[in-house]
Amino acid sequence: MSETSTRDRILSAAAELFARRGYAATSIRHICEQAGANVASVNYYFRSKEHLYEEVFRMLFETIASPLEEIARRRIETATQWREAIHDWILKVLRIFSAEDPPQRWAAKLFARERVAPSSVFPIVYGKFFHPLEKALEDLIRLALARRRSEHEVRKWILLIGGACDVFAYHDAPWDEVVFPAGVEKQEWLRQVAEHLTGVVCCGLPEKGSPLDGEGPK
Amino acid sequence: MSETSTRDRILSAAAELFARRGYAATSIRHICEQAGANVASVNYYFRSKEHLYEEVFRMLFETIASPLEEIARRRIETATQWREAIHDWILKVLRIFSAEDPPQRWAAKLFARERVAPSSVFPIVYGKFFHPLEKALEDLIRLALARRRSEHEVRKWILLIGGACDVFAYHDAPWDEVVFPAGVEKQEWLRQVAEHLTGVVCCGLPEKGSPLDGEGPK
DNA sequence: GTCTATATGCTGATAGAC
DNA sequence: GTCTATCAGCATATAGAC
Repeated sequence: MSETSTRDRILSAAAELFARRGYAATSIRHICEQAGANVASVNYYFRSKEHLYEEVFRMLFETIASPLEEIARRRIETATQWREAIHDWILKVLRIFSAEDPPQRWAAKLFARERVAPSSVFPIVYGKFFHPLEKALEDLIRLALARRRSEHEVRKWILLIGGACDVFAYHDAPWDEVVFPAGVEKQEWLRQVAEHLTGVVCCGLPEKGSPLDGEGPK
Repeated sequence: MSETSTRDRILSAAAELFARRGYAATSIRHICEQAGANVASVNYYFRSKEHLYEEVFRMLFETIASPLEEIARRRIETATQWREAIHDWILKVLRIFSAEDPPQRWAAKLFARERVAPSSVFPIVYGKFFHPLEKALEDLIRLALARRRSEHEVRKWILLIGGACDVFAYHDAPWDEVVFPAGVEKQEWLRQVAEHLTGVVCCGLPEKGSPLDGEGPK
């Protein structure tokens, strides 16, 4: 019935198991069992377990940062546009981190794993995912800071905003109660958190003397 | 020369290796080698690898939350006292997370690992460390919110403040550059970040109508 | 308490039949 | 491409000498 190739089924099973159990605790045998493939096929298609791991990351992180690209391309000339851009950045990142469906869910989980235990795939995670996200935020922050502010000021805001979003990458049970309170629908909660965080950031930004200062809509 | 017992040396070596490489990737043989003990001694003293893992957590997290207890006991009656308490909470948490010396460094790392891949020791990590920290922050937040605010408002502030601090738990290379900019001494940077975060929080808190409202020093 | 020797099982990887 | 059979190595854990 299924028309997916053996290679793709292995890739998919590996993504799930590496995400759920980690690299060391996941065996080739287990992956092949779940993929309905022979134990020898991993080495046939991917040469080794480590190469398979890298391929999983290449696949998952290839396009994951694309929702952020649109924000990075926007023309932002007023404080109102800036607020909207920051809000969108936050909400989109929250949605990536707390995705429930594969493959986004596996990507979020694997990102979290690489965050605490970086491995050979760090360059992929950083280059395809973390850096584009951070760069988009950095550009926004710079736009809202007074013209002669130091790089350190930029970084403080990145740590604040990025950090508050990062929490949602650790949303699996039994930590889920920390992140998602009972009695609120999940997407609605993400919207509320994004709105709250945006509001707090906009108490301090844009600053007086920033490129956006005094250019608000009349 | 060293007078430490075999048991303690195993515990210490295990803490380091579990923190650096994770549970699955760390072998009993490796632990014993580093501890200068016989391979059979782990099972003699701890019955199994998993029991050893639990003992490591019991040891490391027994007293780690104690710097926060003092804050939880303070009498806070003015907005100024509240600001100072929030600032202290943030700075103390930042220092725990970014500790360089063992055993705090191992505890921070193991906490981060349990955050993305919770295991049988979750109750220890949560009960001895995470919950006390969160409870102290929660009490502070509640003090600064208007009297009839919902639990959800409390949670949004916890996610914001706690999240921004969490980032510092992932400070190992190659992620260190994300967290610590070049050209600033580390402790000085932590102070700056704590000050910045406190300032941002105090734009919104304490709220009008909170228990602290209108009770500032004259 | 500390050691050696060993039991038992699983790991990643490969050779070679089909 | 897919399979079985098998390799060498390392894992946890234990039995029993000292």
